[in-house]
Parts: sequence; C-alpha cells; structure tokens
Amino acid sequence: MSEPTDLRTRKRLATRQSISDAATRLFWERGFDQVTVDEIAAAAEVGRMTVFNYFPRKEDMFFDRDREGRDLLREALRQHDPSVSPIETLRLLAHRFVAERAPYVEFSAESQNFIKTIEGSETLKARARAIRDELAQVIALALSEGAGRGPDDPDARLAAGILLATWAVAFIEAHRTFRQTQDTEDARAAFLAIVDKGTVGLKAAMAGTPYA
Amino acid sequence: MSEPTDLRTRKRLATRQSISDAATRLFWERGFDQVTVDEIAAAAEVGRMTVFNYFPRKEDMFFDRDREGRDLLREALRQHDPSVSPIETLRLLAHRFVAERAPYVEFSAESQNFIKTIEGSETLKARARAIRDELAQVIALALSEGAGRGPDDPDARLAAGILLATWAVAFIEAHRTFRQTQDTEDARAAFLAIVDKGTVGLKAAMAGTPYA
DNA sequence: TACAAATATGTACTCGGTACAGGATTCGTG
DNA sequence: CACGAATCCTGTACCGAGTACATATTTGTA
Repeated sequence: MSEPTDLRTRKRLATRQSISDAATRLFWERGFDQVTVDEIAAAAEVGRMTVFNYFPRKEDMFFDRDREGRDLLREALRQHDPSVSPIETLRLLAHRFVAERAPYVEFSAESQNFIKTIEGSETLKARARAIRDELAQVIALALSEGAGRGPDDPDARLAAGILLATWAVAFIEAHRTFRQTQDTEDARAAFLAIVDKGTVGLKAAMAGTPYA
Repeated sequence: MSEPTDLRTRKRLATRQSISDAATRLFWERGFDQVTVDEIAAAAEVGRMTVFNYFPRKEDMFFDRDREGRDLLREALRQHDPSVSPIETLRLLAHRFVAERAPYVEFSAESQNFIKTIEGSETLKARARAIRDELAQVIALALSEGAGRGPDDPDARLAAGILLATWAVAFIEAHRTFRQTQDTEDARAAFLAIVDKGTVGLKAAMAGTPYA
C-alpha cells in the first residue's frame, strides 16, 4: 500500500489515475453516454489506445472499484466465525458495510449522483447487473467451499441469488429513501430493514442446509 | 390470432418471420457474435435497414418472444384466485409453466443449444439479465397493484427480486441437470424443487405483508 | 386513378472496441 | 555509463452495431 519507489509503476498508476479522474469528471458533468472515449483521452492528455490499455471497456472507468468490492467480500467470507452461520455472517457483513461506509454502500448527495448517472445509461445498468451476477457467483463459491460442497451446489447458488436480489433491492430502496428525505440515517435504516427482511426469508429457504 | 386478410400486414409479418428464421439459423450454426447483421439481411434477402426496422437490437432477433412471456405473466397475475396468496399463485404458475412447456421453460436438446448460445455471448447474457429485471418489475408492479399499495412498494420489489432470483437459479440448475442426465423429467424436478425451496423463503420473508 | 400512409432501402455517419506494428521510456546488467 | 530488454505509449487501419435522414416502392382508400 505504500508509495512504490519504482518510477515505472508510479508513472503507470499516475496515468491510470489521470484517465480515471478525467472520465469521472466528464461523466459527472454530462452523463456516461454523452462522453466519448476520444474526449476522455484528450482530457487526460493521453492517446486513445492508452485509455483502452488501462480500461478494456468504457464502463470500467465508471465502476473503477468493482474488483476491490469483490475482494473485500471474498476476504470477509474467508475468515468468518465458524460459530455463526454463513447467512448470518453475510447479514452482519451488510450491517458492517453500511456502518463503515464501504465503497458503493453509502447514501449521500454524491452517491445520489452516482445512481442518477447509472440510471441515465443503459450501458451502465447492464454493467451493474453483470457485476451483481459476479458477486453472486463469488458468494455462491465461498458458501459451497466453506460447506465442503461442490462448486455449483444448487443451494449455495440459490442462497447467493436471493442474497444479491435482497441487497440490490435494499440498495435501490435506500437511495430512493435518501432522495426523498435527504437523510443518510433514514437511508441506512431502510437498507438494513430490507436486508434483515430478506435474511429472514433466506434462512427459511436454507433450513436444513449448512448455510442457514 | 387468425390469418389477417390484410395484404400489408401479411407481408410485414412474413418479412419479420423471414428475418427471424434466417437469424435463428445462423445463430444456431455459428453462435451469436459470429454472425453480423449484414449476413442476416443477406440471408433473409432484405436490406440491412429493414432488419433494424423490425429488430431494433440484434439481440431482439434471438429473444424474439420475450414480450410474449411478459404478457403471459402479467395476464396470469391479473386474474388470480383471491383465495390464494400472490406468492402461492406464482409458485403454482411456475409449476404450470413447466407442465405446459411454456416458452423458455422447457428442457430439451433444443433448449440446451439455446442455453449454450447464450453462454457463448456476453451480449446475450447481458440481454438475458435485462429481461430478468424487466420481469421482476412486471411482477413487482402486479403485486403492489393487487395489494392496493404504491407502485414502488419495497415489499413488492423485494418479493419480485427474490422470486426472479429463484427462478433464474432454478432455470440454470434444471439445464445443468438435463445436460448431465439427458432426462427432461429430471430437469423438471430440479426446476420445481428449487422453485419450491425459494418459495418457502419468500413466504417467510413476506410474513406480515399482503403477499405471503 | 390519384393521393396518402406504410414499408423498404441506400448513403453516410458515430462510436466502441480490436489487431498490429512501431516508437519511446525505463530497468537491470556488465 | 552503455546497451539490450522489457514495458509502456501511440498511431493507423479496421470491424460491427446502431442512428439520421432522405428516398423509393408498395398498398389501402377516396
């Protein structure tokens, strides 16, 4: 995490950051679809190919921290307390994410704009759905592995699917709440209320499995 | 439903069908991404613009019956027996769909290829996810409306989200089962087992709401 | 038959993304 | 310090989906 002394990597990270910053600014100003990759390249003062070198898809400049989120999730699941059921662990994890204002799980004026930008672009919505499915797969894998079952255990997949559906609805509802009340605490409460409600169902569905 | 005597509409439908047939054949032969719209137009003996006239997106030629499925769902929910809970109605609906071999809910050698084609194309997977979300919205709307709640009632959204997650997992697992056993009945059983398991959870989550 | 509406198509364009190849910079080693 | 090799940056040329716009053709109707 400390500053790399390596000039090459320092430059590389700087270039990447410069592109990301330029892209973020332009997306914020005009919306995702109203910005071309050429404009981003020009704004970041790099060649067009350099942009694609760092961000294979245009959407990757927007969802820049999705890998981070996935790793965070995987890590949290890997070292979970064996005396607590996996599903309960995930519920607590959601609570912790909210409390700690984890990436993508905060409800503020800024995150409001984030949502608006996504909703204004079919491409971004598609990518959001894809990320959601990737997260479900990560969780399904972690669950089945933790239970000593095969990698495509149907129960694990069902649990992960229900869980991500719950989180997604909670996420959207929390932002809707914030939009109406402008109150972060209200939004957090709405988020957790839905997560808890979904968890009740999830536990019921997983009764008799190692996941409940 | 009967043959329209109108020449104009007859021609229009014939053209549409011709494009759809050509596209289906080519997708089947080479996979979605390996076929260009120009090739489809040539195979259907129409101009390229005509293709886009009937199918705004290339994916629409593949998921040609998605509107049909949505309407079917909406219709089935509109006229549901009030003595049965909405969620139970949806569970029975899933059973009925399987029994009646509704579009997209069959497990055969042919549908196997359908799945394989989707899995071979990121574009098709993205579209499948989008359709899934559209279906969730349809159900959420039907649920909230039936209960006299507002159009974005969180409970309805959560129920719809969990339901579609369940159906999606059931769908995938059923196809995986079929791939292994080549037995349609096994696949159906796998499908319904997951649907029922998800429904148990859904009812638990929705306890105290009008949907359970 | 003449006219309006619906349908079919061509041309030209935008934009995201890829293949490939060459140029520049930085790093390690003698 | 010099030199080769790896890494990074960039340009050119291309592909394919999708759109805008204009036009031609066909069909229904007065």
